[in-house]
Amino acid sequence: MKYNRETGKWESPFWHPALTTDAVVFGFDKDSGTLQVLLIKRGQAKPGEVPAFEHFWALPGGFVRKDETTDECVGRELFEESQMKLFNNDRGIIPEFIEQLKTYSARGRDPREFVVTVAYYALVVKEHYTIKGGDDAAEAGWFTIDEVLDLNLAFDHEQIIKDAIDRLRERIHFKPIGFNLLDREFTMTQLQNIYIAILNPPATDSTIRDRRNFPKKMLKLGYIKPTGKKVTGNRHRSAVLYTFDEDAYKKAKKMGMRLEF
Amino acid sequence: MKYNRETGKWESPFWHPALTTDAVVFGFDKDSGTLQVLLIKRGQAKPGEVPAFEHFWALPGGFVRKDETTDECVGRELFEESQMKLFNNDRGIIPEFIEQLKTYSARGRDPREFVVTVAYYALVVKEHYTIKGGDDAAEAGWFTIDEVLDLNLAFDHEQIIKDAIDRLRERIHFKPIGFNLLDREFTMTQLQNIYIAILNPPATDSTIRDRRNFPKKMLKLGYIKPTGKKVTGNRHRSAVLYTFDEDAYKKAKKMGMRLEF
DNA sequence: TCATCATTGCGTAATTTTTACACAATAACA
DNA sequence: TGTTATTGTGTAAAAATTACGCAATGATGA
Repeated sequence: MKYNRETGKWESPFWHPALTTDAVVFGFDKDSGTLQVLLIKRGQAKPGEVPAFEHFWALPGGFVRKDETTDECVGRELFEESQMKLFNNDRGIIPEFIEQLKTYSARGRDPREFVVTVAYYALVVKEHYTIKGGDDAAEAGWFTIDEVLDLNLAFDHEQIIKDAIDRLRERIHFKPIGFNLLDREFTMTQLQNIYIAILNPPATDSTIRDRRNFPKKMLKLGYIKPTGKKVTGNRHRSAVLYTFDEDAYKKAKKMGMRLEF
Repeated sequence: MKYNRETGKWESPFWHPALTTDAVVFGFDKDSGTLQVLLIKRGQAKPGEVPAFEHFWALPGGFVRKDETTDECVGRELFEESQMKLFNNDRGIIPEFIEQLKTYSARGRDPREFVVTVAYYALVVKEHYTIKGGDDAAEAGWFTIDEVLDLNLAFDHEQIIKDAIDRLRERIHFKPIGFNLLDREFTMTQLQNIYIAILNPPATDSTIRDRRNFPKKMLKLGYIKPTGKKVTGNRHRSAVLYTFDEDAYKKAKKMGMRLEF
């Protein structure tokens, strides 16, 4: 596309679609043991703009800039949007893990014009961020999967979130991504709750749901190590803290070991 | 974007990227037991066009038309391109299975301008198509994975193919897609060779590589059934023909059964 | 006609993994 | 010092995987 200084518009002999990125940011709530998604409340259309899903909850995202890759775009949007509007931290969201999910291009998914969006899914340590309670009331929030389904989201964002959960479920079998939802040091119970929340195994499953079997399966993989430390302050026996040993993981992977959970 | 009848160009106040789709079409060669990819030889740039990878081998694909979804685009490109130029059939390629892979947007991936491509991967029954030996010499061809790596493909198509193989490897654990590379009726050995070609298990693995163990694992899943027919004409014992029972698969899936291979 | 060849079908013992359990050990608190 | 809530560990039974061997078949050609 070329910029026409006279008209102030971009021109092309061919039709090009508009391109955006959106991110499904997952966090994990230790207390309730639930997987949560970060949503942002859409603002009001400015004068002259066509309104679209005003005040609806939506995934964080935005338009791809000139010559910007989608990876850069989604990173920038998460950082800027969260830094400016949502969190008290000195920095925006920088996910521990982010990966492309799928590209959505159904006609009518944006009522304003034909917009293609490249969706990502990301995992963050929720505790690292605190949502701002600023003047605009709640502009952002964490919602459990169940809550999201009742919320009537903007665009096709509900479908995107469903797809992201499906992908997460498949991915966790091959890549140890669960750790990205926890602090560097974590207890076995926390890790187990993440696997339960993501995989949602039947109540009868006892390798994942049984507290006595889960650690065996987990430790056998060989890349999570006890730190020697313990959690203190609870009114019961202290849990051992573990950590994800990236080197051990890479080595095991290189050796062609079975790392499927 | 709006069309300007005076200039004959499309205009927009914002920059929009060009969008294409590309497809990694996998076929399976029964004789050699290898997974193959369909490639198309790029033509010469027309006068006035900027040349890009002329006469290089590339994935089939092309530009997304106005208001066309990427799913529609990739289907159209496969159908048109193969129907018009490549195959002797009365129809173009209509894959038994096609799914979105990933979207690529690295700067410089297309030397002409900034082009984002949505890549798909597809599985077809190779025997259903015969490549035309027309006047333009070989315009299309099937290449094994090893051959592809020596070929120096156009754009980032080599990376796309590598990613497609990785995805295939993960996907086959959760969805019985291997059948889409074979005729409706197939022998256990053919199916086994597909699993070997896709998963490439270590030589020591004996559940997948051993002819005596593989059928047990396969049949236990419950959705492949013997047809009662046999292959004839070979100079050895006839193999039983099996078929994929879609109903049984759906039922098993609905019941929440473990269908992971 | 019958041995040959190349492959297929099937069976089973040994080994490993998963499953389904129970009970003792802690840490804070009253 | 007992109570409470949770964590750490062990182990038999059941199930699945692994590692094999051998007989059956179907065309071929001596």
